[in-house]
Amino acid sequence: MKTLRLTSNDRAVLFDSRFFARLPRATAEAILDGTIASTHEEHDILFRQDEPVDHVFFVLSGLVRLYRLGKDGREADIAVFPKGEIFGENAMFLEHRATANAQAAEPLIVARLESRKLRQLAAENTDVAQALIELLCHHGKMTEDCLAEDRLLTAPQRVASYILSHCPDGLSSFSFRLPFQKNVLAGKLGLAPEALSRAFSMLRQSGVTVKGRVIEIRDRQALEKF
Amino acid sequence: MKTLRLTSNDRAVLFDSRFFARLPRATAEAILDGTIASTHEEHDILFRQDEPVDHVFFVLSGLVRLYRLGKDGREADIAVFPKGEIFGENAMFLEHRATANAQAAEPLIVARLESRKLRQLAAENTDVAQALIELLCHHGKMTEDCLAEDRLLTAPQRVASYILSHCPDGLSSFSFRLPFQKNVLAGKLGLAPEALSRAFSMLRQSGVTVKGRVIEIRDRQALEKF
DNA sequence: CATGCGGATTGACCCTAATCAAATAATTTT
DNA sequence: AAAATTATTTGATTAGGGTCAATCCGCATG
Repeated sequence: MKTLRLTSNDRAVLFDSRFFARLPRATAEAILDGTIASTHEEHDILFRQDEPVDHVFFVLSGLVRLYRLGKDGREADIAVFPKGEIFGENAMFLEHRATANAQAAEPLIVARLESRKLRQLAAENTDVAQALIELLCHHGKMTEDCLAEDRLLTAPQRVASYILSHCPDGLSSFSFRLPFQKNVLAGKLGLAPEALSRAFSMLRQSGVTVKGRVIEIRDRQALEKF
Repeated sequence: MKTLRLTSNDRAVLFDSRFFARLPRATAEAILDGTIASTHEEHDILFRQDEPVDHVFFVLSGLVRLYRLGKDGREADIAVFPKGEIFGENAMFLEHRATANAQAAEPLIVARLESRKLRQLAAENTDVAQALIELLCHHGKMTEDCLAEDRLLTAPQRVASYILSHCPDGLSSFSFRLPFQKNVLAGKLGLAPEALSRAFSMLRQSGVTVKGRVIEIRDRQALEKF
């Protein structure tokens, strides 16, 4: 891990993000004051479950995987955060202890916001508090979605749902590139890689073609009723 | 459904709850101003997924089940709220749309806080915002726990974990009464009732005795390593 | 172009939990 | 207390995925 100063491009990315965009520029600046960035290799651990964390993280580039460990060492993914997303914010209000492990799923650069300062600002400034509230809501809903999908959908259905979530409304046929390795996608969907693979091949019969990272959909309808 | 005025006992319960306890009395009063209570029979629906909700709910007595519906009509429980807990708060920040269905799992009385007013108060008052933040964090962590357990633990392990969560530290043997029907517990743990039953009988060999709603543990150690 | 590596796929097998059906409790009603 | 419901348990069967092993593919490397 190397630490860096924020570049002006980094700042632009930050200010554009959902979290900062809603804040007055001065407030955003105040939060970022003292913030540094750090780079990590794939597989590096940013923090571990139950250990103290002193930052809230913003993904400047790369990908982070949040997961919990089972007694037997198995890993359960809680969430995956691409560029532009914030994570680790809940530790701020839980004695600064992480609720999960965070690992770079690709070469990674994150901005590290000082969590004590941010917490303090949230306690003084309703704009900041508001932004945090919406962030927490958003994350909460994501986990809820995840839990519901796990409990309601089979593997092919979860994959279909994931694909559809990338399909702009109205199009019946389109294609896109997976934003990360199938490996990671499998984890995010709560599947073993093999199961993801099989799910894809199951979906072939509904007009889904997979070539490397590129997914092509011929028939949206078919996918929806899967 | 009948609507009632809050009794003074209701107010006491409210003020004692985690959410209100941290607020200055005047602030709490302000939130409660205009709040009414409503009673519901078992199985009544309080609100449905994706429909508008204008309240945040506080359970005064009884039990609420939050769940999502699958396309096939199957239900996936997201959470269960006993007396003293708040739910429905995330809709406030998601266009006032519920993310799940809420159903009375027993005869129920809830206090209905006006969500627009509460949201407004949160926007003006950092104490209120703070209380909401902690509530959201807490709920977020619960769903996260749930997701992780689903993905990491087998049915008997989830049941063991549930039992242990009711066992005061240090005791090696104790007993308690399930706070709701096995039915509901099964849903909460993401299991079919049959699976819960089988899990219990599996745990018998680790010193767990089940008599009606009463669970007795003979050997905490054994449970922990299950 | 051959080589090697890691990710992805496929096959075989197994285990967990869902489902369906039936038998037993437990509760509530009468 | 008998009858009628409503929970819960148990048994049998099955579907869905996990795991392990082998193979394949894509891509970087020499």
